[in-house]
Amino acid sequence: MPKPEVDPTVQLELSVDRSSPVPLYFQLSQQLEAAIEHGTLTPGSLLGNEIELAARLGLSRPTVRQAIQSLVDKGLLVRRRGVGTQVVHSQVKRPLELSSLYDDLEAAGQRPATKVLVNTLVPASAEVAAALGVAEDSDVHRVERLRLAHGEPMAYLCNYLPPGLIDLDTAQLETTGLYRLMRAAGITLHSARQSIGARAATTAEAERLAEETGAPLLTMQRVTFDDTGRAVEYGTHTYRPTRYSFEFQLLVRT
Amino acid sequence: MPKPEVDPTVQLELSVDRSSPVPLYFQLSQQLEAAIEHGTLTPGSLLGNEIELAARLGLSRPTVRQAIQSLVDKGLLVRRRGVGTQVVHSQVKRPLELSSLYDDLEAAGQRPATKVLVNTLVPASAEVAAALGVAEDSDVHRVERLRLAHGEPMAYLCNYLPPGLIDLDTAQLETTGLYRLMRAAGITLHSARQSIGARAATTAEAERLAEETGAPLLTMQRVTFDDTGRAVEYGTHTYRPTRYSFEFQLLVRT
DNA sequence: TCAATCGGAATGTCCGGACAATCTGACTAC
DNA sequence: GTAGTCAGATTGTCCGGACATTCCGATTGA
Repeated sequence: MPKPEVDPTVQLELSVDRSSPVPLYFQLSQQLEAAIEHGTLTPGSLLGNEIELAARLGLSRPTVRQAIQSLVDKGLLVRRRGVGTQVVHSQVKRPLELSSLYDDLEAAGQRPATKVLVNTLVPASAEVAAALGVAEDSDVHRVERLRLAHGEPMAYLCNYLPPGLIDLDTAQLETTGLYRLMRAAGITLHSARQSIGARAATTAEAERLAEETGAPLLTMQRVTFDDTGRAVEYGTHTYRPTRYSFEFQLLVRT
Repeated sequence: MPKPEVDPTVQLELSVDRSSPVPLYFQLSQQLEAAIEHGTLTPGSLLGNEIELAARLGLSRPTVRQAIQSLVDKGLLVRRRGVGTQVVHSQVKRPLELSSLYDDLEAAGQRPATKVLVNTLVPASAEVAAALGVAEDSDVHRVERLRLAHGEPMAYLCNYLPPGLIDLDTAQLETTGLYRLMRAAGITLHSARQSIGARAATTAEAERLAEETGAPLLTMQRVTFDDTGRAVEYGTHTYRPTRYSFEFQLLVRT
């Protein structure tokens, strides 16, 4: 009779470099993540107990635990008391992050193109002022862009940024995404408040996206904050739903 | 001349109960979270250094750090080396969680109602079988519901569940949400893969939601997994975009 | 044969300490 | 007056250990 399916404990070759400035727990978690991604650690397989793993690597248990915990937080591992730590069964991709449309498209091999329609300073409307936390009628950047994939319009992006944060160069905006520019300017993105909805296209909207008036559009509004809690960007986007939808993985907060 | 704004270090009354079975770090993090929610800890205020906080509470520094870290993970606090830990400036609500439409509506005071249209066993289509990881044509639960708020239809929900997991009682489905039933049945929800889009309503869809044919609809598809990685639910939902939109807060993963 | 009990194994919590990295502000030198 | 330097403060990383809690399987008893 065949033995019942038992998730095997996997022996990996792991190693850490103590002379590296990269934290030890981070080195370990990256190697484990790579092994999961690569398939060396198969879903359901046990990781082996923490104490022995620590001894094998010459690390302390807290350090090993910190590495494992970071992967648990990402949803790649599950720990169970008395049982052990195992790789999650399901096809977990990535938890939802603050994604950039440009990067998403590029990763999907869609070769995105951007057409900057407007790049100017305007007085903040009440709505924009409230979102960015600046005074009404004070100057803010306004950027309107059309994002295309395979030459077809895909999304219309209208963004507002507080002044003084970043130098918005039209040429740069056409070759990369806004988030990448902000990160390059030393802004640490931290969180965002989003709202996703749908509505019928107005005539102006339809024209921009090569749709018909009244066609359904996917809409997204977002305020992005940096690590000090300042609002650094407010955007109103409309997407062609036949060309784009939001896909992401959620984790239950525990 | 007025003094420049300086974020004050706040002195809170904190205490822990060592006889409680609740972990010490959790007691502390809950008190801190409550203080933030309540406004005692104002945005931008410093928390005071960890060492002194630990001494004041009679705890060790790792325990205090664990409490603070859990709030950092939730996006409520920000730590900066050499500076300290401070409350995030922005109006952080809650990071996106695996939300239940029913609970969301109830929390918003909308008094949701549910009408169960279908509650039966059907053979799994290829699409459903793939999503749930079961054999094609094997039996799965199919539940169709209409969710109303203030007597108006708001969303049409079609869900599939693998058999044997839960007893689906129509009366219970009309008085509470599916997720709450699953949790009550001992299922630990862990993660979900979602896709949000939009499309024009077909005649049948329009009729169900009291809209016109061709009206824009917001759509959501979701596969939910429990903590072992099993798929426990697959759903296809359509929402009236004039009545509902998805709102959530994202954190950048670091 | 089946159910209750026990013990091993693994993670969960907590401690106290040590040193490194980084930021801020004050001091010093030009 | 301005720029560079230094010291203090604070979090980041890491160690080694201790005991509690929970799960699962094996032994024991009916």
